[in-house]
Amino acid sequence: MRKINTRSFVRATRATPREVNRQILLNLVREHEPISRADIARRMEIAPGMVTSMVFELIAEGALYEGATIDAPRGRRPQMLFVRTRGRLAISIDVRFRRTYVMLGDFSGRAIALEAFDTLDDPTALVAELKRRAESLLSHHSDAGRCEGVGVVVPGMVDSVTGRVLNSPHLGWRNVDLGVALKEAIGLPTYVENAPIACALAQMWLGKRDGTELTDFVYVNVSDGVGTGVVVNGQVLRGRRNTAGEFGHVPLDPDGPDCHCGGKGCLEAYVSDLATIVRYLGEPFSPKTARAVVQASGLTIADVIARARARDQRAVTALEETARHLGSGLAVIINTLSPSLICVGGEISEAWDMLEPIIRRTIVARALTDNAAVTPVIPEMA
Amino acid sequence: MRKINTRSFVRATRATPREVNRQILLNLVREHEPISRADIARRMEIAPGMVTSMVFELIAEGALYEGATIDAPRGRRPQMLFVRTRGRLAISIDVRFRRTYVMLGDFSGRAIALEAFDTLDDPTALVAELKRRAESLLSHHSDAGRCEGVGVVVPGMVDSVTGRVLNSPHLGWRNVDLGVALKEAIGLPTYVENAPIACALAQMWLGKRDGTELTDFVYVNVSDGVGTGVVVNGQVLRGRRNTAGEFGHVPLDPDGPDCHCGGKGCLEAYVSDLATIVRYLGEPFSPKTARAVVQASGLTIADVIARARARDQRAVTALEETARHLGSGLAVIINTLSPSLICVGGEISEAWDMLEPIIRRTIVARALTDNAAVTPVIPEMA
DNA sequence: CTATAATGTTAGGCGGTGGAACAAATTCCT
DNA sequence: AGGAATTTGTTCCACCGCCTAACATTATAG
Repeated sequence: MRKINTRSFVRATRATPREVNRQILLNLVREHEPISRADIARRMEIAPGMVTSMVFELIAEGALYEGATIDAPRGRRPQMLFVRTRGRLAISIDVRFRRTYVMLGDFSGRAIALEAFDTLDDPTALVAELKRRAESLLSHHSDAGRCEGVGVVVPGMVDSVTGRVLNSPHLGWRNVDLGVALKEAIGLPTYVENAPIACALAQMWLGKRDGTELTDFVYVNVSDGVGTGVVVNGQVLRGRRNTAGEFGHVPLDPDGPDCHCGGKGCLEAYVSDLATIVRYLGEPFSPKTARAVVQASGLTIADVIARARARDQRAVTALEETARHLGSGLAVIINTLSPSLICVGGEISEAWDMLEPIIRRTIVARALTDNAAVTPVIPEMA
Repeated sequence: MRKINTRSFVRATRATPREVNRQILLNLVREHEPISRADIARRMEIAPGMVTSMVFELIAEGALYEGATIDAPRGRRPQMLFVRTRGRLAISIDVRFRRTYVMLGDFSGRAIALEAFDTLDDPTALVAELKRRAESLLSHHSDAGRCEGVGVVVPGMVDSVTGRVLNSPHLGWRNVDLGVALKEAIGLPTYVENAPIACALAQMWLGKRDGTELTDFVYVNVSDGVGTGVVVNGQVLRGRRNTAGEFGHVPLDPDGPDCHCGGKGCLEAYVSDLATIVRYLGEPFSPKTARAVVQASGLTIADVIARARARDQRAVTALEETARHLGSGLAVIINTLSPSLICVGGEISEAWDMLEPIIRRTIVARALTDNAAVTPVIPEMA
């Protein structure tokens, strides 16, 4: 018996089966295109007549289109179906600490235009700039199709239903109604999402895998901080008030270095890019001084990786220590959530060949079961 | 757009709306009984005629029954509906480290008979004993109704789909097909579940709350070990190979005491009943000696609590330290999952009045946000 | 040129929702 | 006391979407 929230539920109407089956059909075409009507009928174990009628509707709505017929060993040649991606556009906005990226792309993910500018910390000014650039992009590429919506990714906690940015330490924002403001400015449906969660969703929807569905996994992003996006039972973990998934502040050592969050020895205080660079410089990590020290040195994490590849022993040691602590943090994730996959993103994944053996060794040492020990951990770039 | 697993999905047939609406109706009656047909129609925003036809079916199947009509300020008196619980029985089995409990109860949760015996470590012998006792219970109470199934709760990892106990360190079991064996022995549908997950499900279904649904929360059980049951988005977290939810082995201090799991400084090594008693005895905790030391002393956690209440300062200190570490562990759960509630069970919850202030202080110190700091933590007994 | 095999379409039965009319039971008002 | 009003619960039928089966279409094999 399935528990149903008796205060807010969706009643099944006589249109419900149609909606469900249309969703299944669309997902089938998306994953298996090109695919014929007969093949859809077989996979769905549904009568061919229903496929005809649903496909007719979906083509009329512009969701699907018919491609060429292909050769068959015998019988009538199947007419292949595709998800219509050309001529359907979306604007993607990635707000980061330093730079903001605006992309116009089509539904296949192909980029039509990409711009970047220095992030404006004032939300009103940022929205105005985004409005200007979005309208410019749309008018310059009006021949490429119709834009169906705007997606925004923000570092920090987000209520994706209302489009409100609840708290973003990197941007210095609290309770900013970014979604509403952008929707009014640009006049298109707008969706706001937390960056690591968006990365996790991208892995789930677009990640190429050998047939197995990804319903339980974690995306870990390592940059100035450590963010995580968690998917459980095929759904994103948001938690009470959209503050879930802060595995970056799992404590590894109560006597460890201070962390931004006020705690001590958090994962982030060991493995963030700032922490790694400061370690390379031979200085102790402190949340107050780290950014200034790094900026004074002019080094980036890419520089540290490059020096390690050039056999700079201090750089190698700094990265190895980062890998060891990252392994400890991932072991906590594995033992508590037992995901079927962990994906690590961020610039540090460029050095995966150096980090991976150490990460794996640490995980094996801390995993509770043999199965947990072999949990796949992959870099985003692979 | 909802992601659909294109390899295993459930197609909607023309009977699907009926099934969905019947489930909603049953849940409505369960939560709001006594309830009239007219009230159901209003809550579901459904035509009254459909309620009549669905209720007719459910009464014929024995799921609901009609009670008395009640007074109304005006108009025809409503006829109240109830979920039928009398005459529908279930056998509940709780396999614990020392003792196994067998209960015959009805669907309202009322116990009709309860037995207990020393747990038999050999699965075959245990199943034989359970078969004997189940048949005895059923023949002695055949007048109480028909038994519709058996539910078994086991400490350890369980595949609830196949009914297999994957790994139970307490019982020394690995890959025991308990569900199949019991189903064959007793001849009734049998369901096997991990103990903390079962406690979490019980809280979700039966917990009395002020109207708010509980869809994200964690149940933490403290006994000889520390087990957790996690509910996310209204669904149980099982993870890859049913090994999720091991928050008992979150590391609190890399230099802490050894733990059963091979790690160091795990939550369990600080706050399990064994750890608390050993601390009271003034000995260092070691997984190899703890059980022997505790058995030699003849003390239980209840004794330590009693002595603390009698102002035995060493007992008070031992419990306070347990509370401090438990708070650290709960803070990790709060920051990573941000549940709307944490429920703490086990004998230690008897001492909640002594533990709670310390647990809360620790959580407040470690919580990442103000909202996280006030996450409700309640004892199971309350 | 016919048999075979595969894809895709069309037609009609069937189950379930959705809406409205109606029956039943009780109180309020004149 | 009797009709109006109100509320509960039932019955009936149109409409929508599934499901089966027959059929049209298009290819290859012999």
